[in-house]
Amino acid sequence: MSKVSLTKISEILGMSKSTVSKALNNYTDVSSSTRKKVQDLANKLNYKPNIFAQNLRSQESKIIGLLMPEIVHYFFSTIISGVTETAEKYGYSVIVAQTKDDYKSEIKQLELLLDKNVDGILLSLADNTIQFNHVKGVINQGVPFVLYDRISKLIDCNKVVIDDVKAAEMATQHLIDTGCKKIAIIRNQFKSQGTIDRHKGYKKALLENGIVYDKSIDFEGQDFSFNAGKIVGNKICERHKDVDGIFAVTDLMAIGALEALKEHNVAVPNQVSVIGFSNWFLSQITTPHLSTVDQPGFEIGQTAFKLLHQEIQNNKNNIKEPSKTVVIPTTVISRESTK
Amino acid sequence: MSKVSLTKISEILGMSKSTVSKALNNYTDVSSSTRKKVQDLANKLNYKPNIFAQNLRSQESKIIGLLMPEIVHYFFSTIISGVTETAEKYGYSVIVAQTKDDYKSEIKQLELLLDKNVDGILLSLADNTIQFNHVKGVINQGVPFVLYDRISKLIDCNKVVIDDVKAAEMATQHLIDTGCKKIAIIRNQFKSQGTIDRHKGYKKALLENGIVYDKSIDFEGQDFSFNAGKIVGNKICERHKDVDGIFAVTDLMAIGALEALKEHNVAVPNQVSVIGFSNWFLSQITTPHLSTVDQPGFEIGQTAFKLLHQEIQNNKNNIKEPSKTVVIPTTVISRESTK
DNA sequence: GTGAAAGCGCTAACAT
DNA sequence: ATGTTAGCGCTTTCAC
Repeated sequence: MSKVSLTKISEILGMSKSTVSKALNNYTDVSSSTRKKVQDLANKLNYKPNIFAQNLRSQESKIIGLLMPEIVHYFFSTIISGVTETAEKYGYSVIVAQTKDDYKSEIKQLELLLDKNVDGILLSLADNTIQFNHVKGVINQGVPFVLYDRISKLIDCNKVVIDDVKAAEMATQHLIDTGCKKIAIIRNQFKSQGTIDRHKGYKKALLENGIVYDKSIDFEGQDFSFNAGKIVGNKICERHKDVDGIFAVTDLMAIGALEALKEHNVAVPNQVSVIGFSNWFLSQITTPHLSTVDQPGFEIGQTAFKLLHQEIQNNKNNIKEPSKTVVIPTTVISRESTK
Repeated sequence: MSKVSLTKISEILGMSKSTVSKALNNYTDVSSSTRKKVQDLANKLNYKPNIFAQNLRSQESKIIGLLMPEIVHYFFSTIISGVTETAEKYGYSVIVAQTKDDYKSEIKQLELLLDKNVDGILLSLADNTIQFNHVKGVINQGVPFVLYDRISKLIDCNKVVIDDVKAAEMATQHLIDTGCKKIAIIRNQFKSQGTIDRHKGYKKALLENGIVYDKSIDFEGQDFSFNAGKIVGNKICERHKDVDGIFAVTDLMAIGALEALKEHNVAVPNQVSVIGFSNWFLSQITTPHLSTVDQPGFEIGQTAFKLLHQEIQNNKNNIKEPSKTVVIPTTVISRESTK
């Protein structure tokens, strides 16, 4: 790799390592002539400081760890993009790893990141993580740590989230505003906080508009999938012809429902309006284009990194700030599947 | 972070650092009693070796760099997944970065990775990279380096690719096998090797089946997008009613075409068959489900890492092997958009 | 079987 | 303005 060391340059120039180091790092106490000599030679020899030595000295790597349930996922890949782009601006690189939504793997991946001495960690919790000692352990070690998207109230640290209740409320309100009277919800089981909150927002919007919540059109799918949405869509077409609006807690389920409606020749949005959640890429290319709630992954990633960076700085300066939770605003994107 | 150092343990135990180090690293020349004493204490104090010191000593980071045109992209996120999962098995972590398909950015990102002293680099070239001194520079420095997917013949290094010609040929052949006689191609401009090769494969299949290549149904879109596909789809519906098969060089274009056909009430696959390329997630959820060519990102990532790892090992042992190119096989996935 | 010492390459406190 | 020195924490050769 980089064969030219500080020592080598100092030997060639017949000065001490420290002078060379200072010249290179723009210290004020070197004469401009020596500085020039050093820098010229360094350029000529294509000198690159050995980062391993720098790391050892400074005890920091300028690398952070980004851990997520699933890399191959539109939302999370957007997070990666937001984090890496922002990190770069601050001079940091990003190690990416996934937990595959598994608690055991989450523990292991966290351990691996610590082993690399990353300067901080960004985590979105695995689905089946219900115990948090592994996370608390990391935090207690003093490692800068931020939770994003899939968080837990039981962990005291900085967090970045969206307001799922409000976002779902706005989505439902959009349905109501565009004339829907009988609005079904498609969701999965009440396991994740996201689902719970989106359900809450749905009910809240109904309540505020004087629409009675009807348990018979509150549909629970097996999972978040296209198929789960389609199955529910079929049910609605067959047994709930009075439904004129559908709020699905994920785009994928919404698109599944769309498919079922299509197969039953139900016109969207004229007979039934559909709104999804997340604004995945694919929601732009369905027929009709899906109205949805934008869940801004890039911005979440960006903010998460900034919070982490702040924490890293505070750590260095021995400042202890109370944890905060940043809520990234969401917006309803009205496309063709709603009026 | 980890406050317990080797020195500390050695002091507590009243032995030398070297003995402690040897005990911890299972050297044969320490008595089993000391080894036990050391390891017990290390466990108790939760000793973690300082990786910065280890890196400095070994001059390796056990981190590789993964550079790609675009992170938010189904295919490339699959690559990330394949690389990180495989790297983990070999004890490596992965720094991920994107070039945004820009040559200048590619140079910069490469530079940043080198600055981090990664043990090796995986790169998929930016679209507008037509000059390769930056890449050659990296290779000449002796940094283990593998190109994947978007490669160039002008660079001498290990590579992982798919056979675009053959894959496109198979896709076209699938159309022919299922009864299509008049097959259009939708592609973008001849800029990337991928497009050029897929076009070649298309023509090859026609030739082999005695079908005359018809320039008037060889459509060039502005880009790879849904819209480009849709525009061409419209043209086909309006001016080329004899077309009964469409091969699009990306799924997105194929889906755009599908949309156009739908709007013109053309039955798929009964009147016109459509096949895409890449097997993106979304191809499973279009109506009808899109037939396509599977481009196995996970496996490409996996293989790319393995090649890189081999190169890293060879480097350590001063072995010089000639460059090789691994071709990952593709398969046609027949779904509903073809007969 | 154990320990002393050197060194990886850098930075910074402290002379001069 | 420049140099001396120590030290970050680890591994490894070499001596005992």
